Amino acid sequence: MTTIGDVARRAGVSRSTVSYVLSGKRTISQETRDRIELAIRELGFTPNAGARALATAQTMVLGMLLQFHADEFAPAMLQYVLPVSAAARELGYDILMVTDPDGAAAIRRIGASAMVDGIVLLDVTHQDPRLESLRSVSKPGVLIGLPADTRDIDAIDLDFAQAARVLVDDLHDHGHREVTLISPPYHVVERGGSYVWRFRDAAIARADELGMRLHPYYGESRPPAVQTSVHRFLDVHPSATALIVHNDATIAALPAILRDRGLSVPRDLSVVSLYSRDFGEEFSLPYTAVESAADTLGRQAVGQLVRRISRSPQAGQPGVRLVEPVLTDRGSVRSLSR
Amino acid sequence: MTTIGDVARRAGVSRSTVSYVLSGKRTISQETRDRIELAIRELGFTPNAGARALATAQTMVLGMLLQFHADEFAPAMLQYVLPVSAAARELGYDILMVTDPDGAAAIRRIGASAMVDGIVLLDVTHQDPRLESLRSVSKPGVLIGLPADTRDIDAIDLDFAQAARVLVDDLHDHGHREVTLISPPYHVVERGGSYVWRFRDAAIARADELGMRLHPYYGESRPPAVQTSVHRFLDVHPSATALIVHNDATIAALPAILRDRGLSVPRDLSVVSLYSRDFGEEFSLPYTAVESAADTLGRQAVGQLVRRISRSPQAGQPGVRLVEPVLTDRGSVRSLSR
DNA sequence: CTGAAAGCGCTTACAG
DNA sequence: CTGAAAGCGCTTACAG
Repeated sequence: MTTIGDVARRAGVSRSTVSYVLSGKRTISQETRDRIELAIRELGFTPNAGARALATAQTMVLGMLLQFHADEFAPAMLQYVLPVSAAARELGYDILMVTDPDGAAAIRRIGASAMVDGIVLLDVTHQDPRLESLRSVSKPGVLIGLPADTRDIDAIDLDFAQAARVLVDDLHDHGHREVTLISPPYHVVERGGSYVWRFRDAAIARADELGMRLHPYYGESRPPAVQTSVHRFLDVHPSATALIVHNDATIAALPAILRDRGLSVPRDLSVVSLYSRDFGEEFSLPYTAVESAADTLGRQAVGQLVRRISRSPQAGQPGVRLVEPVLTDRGSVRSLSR
Repeated sequence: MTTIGDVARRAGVSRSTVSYVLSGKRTISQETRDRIELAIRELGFTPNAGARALATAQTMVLGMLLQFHADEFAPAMLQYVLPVSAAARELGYDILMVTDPDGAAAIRRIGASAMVDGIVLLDVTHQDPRLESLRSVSKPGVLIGLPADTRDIDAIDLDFAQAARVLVDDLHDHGHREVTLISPPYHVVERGGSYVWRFRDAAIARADELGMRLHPYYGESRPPAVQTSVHRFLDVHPSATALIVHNDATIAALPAILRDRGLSVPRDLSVVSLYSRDFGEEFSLPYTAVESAADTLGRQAVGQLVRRISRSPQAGQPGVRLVEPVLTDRGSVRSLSR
């Protein structure tokens, strides 16, 4: 392995001068700089990351904590991974990906051993045991998702309540007065996925305000239960004119289900949904939807974390940032004449 | 941050003694050990990973290089991520996840700066530009997937040719003499996904040996093209009695497609496939299949890499290991009386 | 504009 | 059974 000393010797300068050429923190004469840069190229020198980390107390690595829930539609998680990683690289950071079943212990481990400069927590739940761990370790962190206790931490998430209102309003504007809501499976609620009830409660409240009838259900996450459940919801409420689908497995299966029933959208049934843009493209979903942008959330989370790490004044006070939902109209809502 | 010096002072010993308690490389008197362990607990000491890496020239981190192909069914990639990460942790390693678009440059970066002890390459293509980069960097590597040039490197993959033979044989044994094969989309071939033609060529050759007619096609990866293509294949060969599906998007959509056509499996059509166990479970696929075990491949890859890193004699000569496919019979093949 | 030296927090031969 | 010291490869105040 070639070190900064090898480069210095070859260029006939001191190690510190080489270091300053690398960092640009000092003005170096053009001539000296040229010699050093040549030596670096000839020797193929790259600074040792561990040594640099030790000297600067900065690793330029971010920890990313994933949790895999067997019951979850797998791509959901993946949507954040790439944006987080890409955003980190653009800011000069690498990603240490941690999938330990015990996330709280993992945070202590990578935090206390100074393997990372900051930590991104994905898929945060209402009572997330990783939070206490994050607070105990003296490393900045950022959450994607909303826990119960957000004191003194940066968290970012889609505004699911607002998303629900946007969709209910859209249906109401088009004259719909009786609709069915399909939420994620109930066990997602049980393990603390707050986005489920944030969306659901807001939808119920808004429908109530507007004098609409709304039938709320928890859906399923796998075939064939997904199919069965949708058929049941449709059978039970033949007079509902629209479906609000907040359930990836359901919305992906919906085109086939409706075809089976001979239903055409929006002629026979209106459909609005909430899903991520990537997901909609993957399954070519033709529905009016609030699109959650995992890439926006991921990028913003990393941006905030890096500001926090560098103690940038732009980081502001730690707190929750809810991203405004955006409705994309794909014509899947029929205007009802009354 | 508390250091080994703090612990030493508190326990009234030298830093080296603390270090030896940590590593267990020296016999320490019970009494001294107790004092030190108490001090470690009281101070909440965890060794600084960077300092340790510098002193030992070992980071205990493995690089994992992912490539995201926009055209690929996303979960395919994810299946390896978790097993690789889990296997690494069991062996004491963390995972640096690298998703840079330019994988070759990323390998040079993390290799030359000694951020990792070894590198796992996922989704290796026939002419993978990352290979040269891996060879140039003096770090052990392991490939998941099979490139054209496998000199002096460890690679592991499913034996796709054998998988094809197993499936063709199974159909032949049941009396099938005319079958249709649906491979992944052609652009996967174009970007060097050798598993496509390893499976396809072997299927064609075996069918030929056995005197079967086999109609080979490249399928699609997204709806609605997936649906359209399958309908076409079925229309064109009404006398084919079985389908061999080597295409995730197709097999996931197949139950709905066959229902649309009023075809029942295996009464009207026999179906065999190749997919990963996870994938089959996710979509509750009811087909006889060769199951690729991403977790086995991932774990074996990491195991081999770590043996290579530690220069274990058990690592053997660098080379290719093909994992034997396993057929799981789910009764989707009809026995044809002749 | 440049260099010599201290220091980051560990590990491990060398001594006793 | 334990300690003092060198060394890993950087960065950066301190000097000139």
